[in-house]
Amino acid sequence: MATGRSRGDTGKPADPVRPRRRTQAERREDAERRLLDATLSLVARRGFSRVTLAEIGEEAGYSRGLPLHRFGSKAGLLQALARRISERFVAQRAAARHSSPGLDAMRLYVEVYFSRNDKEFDTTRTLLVLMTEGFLEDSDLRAVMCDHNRRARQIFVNNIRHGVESGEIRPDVDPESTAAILVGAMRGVMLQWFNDPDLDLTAVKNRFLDIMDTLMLPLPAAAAGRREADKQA
Amino acid sequence: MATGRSRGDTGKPADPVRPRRRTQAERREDAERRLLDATLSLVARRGFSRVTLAEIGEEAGYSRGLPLHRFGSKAGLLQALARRISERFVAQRAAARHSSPGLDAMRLYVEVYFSRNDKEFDTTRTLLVLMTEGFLEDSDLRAVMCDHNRRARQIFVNNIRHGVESGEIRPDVDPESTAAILVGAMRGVMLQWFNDPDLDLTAVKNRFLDIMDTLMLPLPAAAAGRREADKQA
Amino acid sequence: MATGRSRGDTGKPADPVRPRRRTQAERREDAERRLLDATLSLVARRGFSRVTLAEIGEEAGYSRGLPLHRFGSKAGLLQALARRISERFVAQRAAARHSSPGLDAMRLYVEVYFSRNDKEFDTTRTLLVLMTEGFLEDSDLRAVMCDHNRRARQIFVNNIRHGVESGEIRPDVDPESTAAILVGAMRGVMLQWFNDPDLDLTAVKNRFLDIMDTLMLPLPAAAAGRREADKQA
Amino acid sequence: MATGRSRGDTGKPADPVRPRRRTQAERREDAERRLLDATLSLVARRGFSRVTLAEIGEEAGYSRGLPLHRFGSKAGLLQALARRISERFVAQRAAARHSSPGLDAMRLYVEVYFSRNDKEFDTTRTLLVLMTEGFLEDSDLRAVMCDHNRRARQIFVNNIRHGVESGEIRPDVDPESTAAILVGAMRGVMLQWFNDPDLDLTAVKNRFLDIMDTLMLPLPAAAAGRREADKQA
DNA sequence: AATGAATGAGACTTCATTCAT
DNA sequence: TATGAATGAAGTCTCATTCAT
Repeated sequence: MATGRSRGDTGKPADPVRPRRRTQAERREDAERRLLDATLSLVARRGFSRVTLAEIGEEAGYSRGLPLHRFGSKAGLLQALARRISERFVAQRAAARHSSPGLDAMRLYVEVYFSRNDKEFDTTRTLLVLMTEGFLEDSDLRAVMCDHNRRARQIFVNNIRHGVESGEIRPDVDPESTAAILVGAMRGVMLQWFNDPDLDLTAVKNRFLDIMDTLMLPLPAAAAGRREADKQA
Repeated sequence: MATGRSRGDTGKPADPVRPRRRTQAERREDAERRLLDATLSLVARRGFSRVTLAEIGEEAGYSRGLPLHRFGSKAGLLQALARRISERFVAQRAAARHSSPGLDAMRLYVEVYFSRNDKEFDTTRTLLVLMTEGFLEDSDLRAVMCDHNRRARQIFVNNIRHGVESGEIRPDVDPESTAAILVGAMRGVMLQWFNDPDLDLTAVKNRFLDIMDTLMLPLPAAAAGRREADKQA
Repeated sequence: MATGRSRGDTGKPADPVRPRRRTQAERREDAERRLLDATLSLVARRGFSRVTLAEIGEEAGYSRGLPLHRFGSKAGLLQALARRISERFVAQRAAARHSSPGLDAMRLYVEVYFSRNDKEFDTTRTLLVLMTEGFLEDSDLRAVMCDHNRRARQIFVNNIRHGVESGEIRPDVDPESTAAILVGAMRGVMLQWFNDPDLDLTAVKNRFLDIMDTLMLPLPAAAAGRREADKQA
Repeated sequence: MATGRSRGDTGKPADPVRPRRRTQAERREDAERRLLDATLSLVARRGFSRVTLAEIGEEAGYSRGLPLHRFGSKAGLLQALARRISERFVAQRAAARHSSPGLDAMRLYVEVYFSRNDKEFDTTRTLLVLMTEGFLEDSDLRAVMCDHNRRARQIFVNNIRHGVESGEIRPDVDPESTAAILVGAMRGVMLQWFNDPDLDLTAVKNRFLDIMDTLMLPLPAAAAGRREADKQA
């Protein structure tokens, strides 16, 4: 991307002090990013069908017509938004990779998930909107959402597998279905809380962490024996 | 609500021989019911904003104008739908009251929830649509959904309490937050499955039942002691 | 349609003097007719793509939205217009049936065609617009125009055949191709005149009538005799 | 317009060895020509209002913005197209001047007109589009079309006059009005055929040639005999 | 009560045009 | 010169809503 030098060759020396003029590509990316930010924020608050493209353009600081010009259609914009959220999710997970995998990583994930401030919940609100749109007839969002869900579950799957191997997690914990239930539970709790802020989210969070421990930590030998014995009876 | 008798009191004596003509009120209720059925079915498939009042009227076998005539506005229709679903839910729970309360009742509830056929999932799809609408700005659905959610959680709360009292369930299971998580998990799983039918719903159901047992069944004495001892350490 | 009597039964006696209220069907037809009249007039002056549905509605004395409500789409309106012109054409021909068939009927037809006043040329202008639209890619007008053209040619075909049978017209006049050329010539002349009102339309009309005679009237006896003799040879 | 030589005079000496670089002016003309070619082809298929400047640019192998940059406005492009067609028409007529004037020249003209292949009819299609646009309110095409029509008629006028003078054509054939009718007939036939390819164009062409003979060849009985005699020869 | 004709606000969308690179 | 980013006006179309029957 070192276009700076070749630009200098045009005979019109670039002013080294003032930031050089932005290229077309930069303008374009910039606009795209700001439009998607505006869309995320508006969709989180008002849903998809009640947001107009004109609003999005203005909220982003551009003209009323740009969102359409840029994304082709309202559906196209929605899909771009879905993809962006999913990609950002992946990037965040990659950045958080440093934490030790296993139960602790999941604890941290859940802790962070439920402890964001209201503004940060925008992504979750929007994801719920997108997923609800996704299962409707002829939605071109389904594929993107499907993919995103798999990635979200994969985090739990990987950590459970890792924990099982290290002996930190009981071997009878099925990674796939447990992941689906945990991911579902987090979202399902938010769906309730968004409708009813009186729900004690902190209590739920703590209980959620408890439950994960109860489900996954190995039972003391005696108890484990009892359980197996019970099943045989 | 045996209104049949009181209807006779209106002073318009019914002909005891010929089946008496249906009264206006009956026709009215009939129309209302069929309109709401049609709405449920259409909203489940297409979402709320993409369904038109005209379609609903026609799907119900009436004119294009009736839904509006009957419910005053599109929002009114939506709210009536939400209320109807919630009421039907209550009625179904009342009818299922005979089963023994406690863990078994919850097991049955979960079993039934995940084992419906595609047509019966329409209610769940619609509920997800309604709840997503519900948390949006200025939605007059929030109150109804809030109420419905409390009822749904109450089923688990009641059964957990009952089980704790009878000794069937461990006393350290907090009813409120556990209910929120279980209810949320059920819906969150469906939200994934509606977007991705490849998700193995049967496996998830079985794991869900397992998890409820693991969470709620009392630990053998020794193990319980260990746990308490751990906490004190 | 004798709804007058039953209407009287409602207890609200119909005023026998004032014209009774118009029925829904009447209102509908009325609106349709006035909308199509307005469309014809506007399309003749401004072409199809430069006319807006809003204008048409207002020109017809209705709301801006009615044309769409009534005809479904702009293309639908255009097609309805095409069909209406074609039907009116047929009706006019049926009404003119009384004139004696043969060369005279064609002379009259041409005479009338070129002698209308400016307002009456609206139909011709519009037909030229419709036919030009008709041959464009994916036009749903082609079928209607095709049909209309056949009907227009048929008038000449029928009259030529009749004249040939009665001996008024030379037998070597091929009805089909001659009709296509005459019909085409009339329109092609108008297309020039609409672009250039300096063209002497009266001179063209007279020459057109001359030409028809020259083409169709039997040759003087001597020549005719020779021609027949040649054929027999 | 042999500008090639004068180009060398601009003071920018062309390298005689390497093929000299194309000048700006050449590139400019080249672009203009290709843009007009693309416009002709697209307008013939889709009409004027349904073609976008962006499409034209891309069809011509340039950017979406060039047509506007080059022609200032869509109307400007359309007028340039009209003028180009008209000029090319004149050039073609000049090139065909060698044929003997009179009836034969007209026969050849008609023969060629109706015998082109589908691609070559693009010009006729476009001319019909342009003429229909031309007679609409405030069209700046009218003048160009008017001029073009006069040139087209002039071909027939000149040939008729020449034939009358040489005795080949009857002296009672009025050149102006006959030309208008013949030119109109050719186009009017095409307008039918474009809408209805089932029309037997070959039959029409032959009949058209017949008709020209019947209209123009001298009639006297002796002459009629001559005609037959000619055919036998 | 029920139908359906008519309205009109508002949305998406298209596209010529302007402007920056 | 040529490209393409951005604008904004204008149009079609949808649909809830009002109103007449």
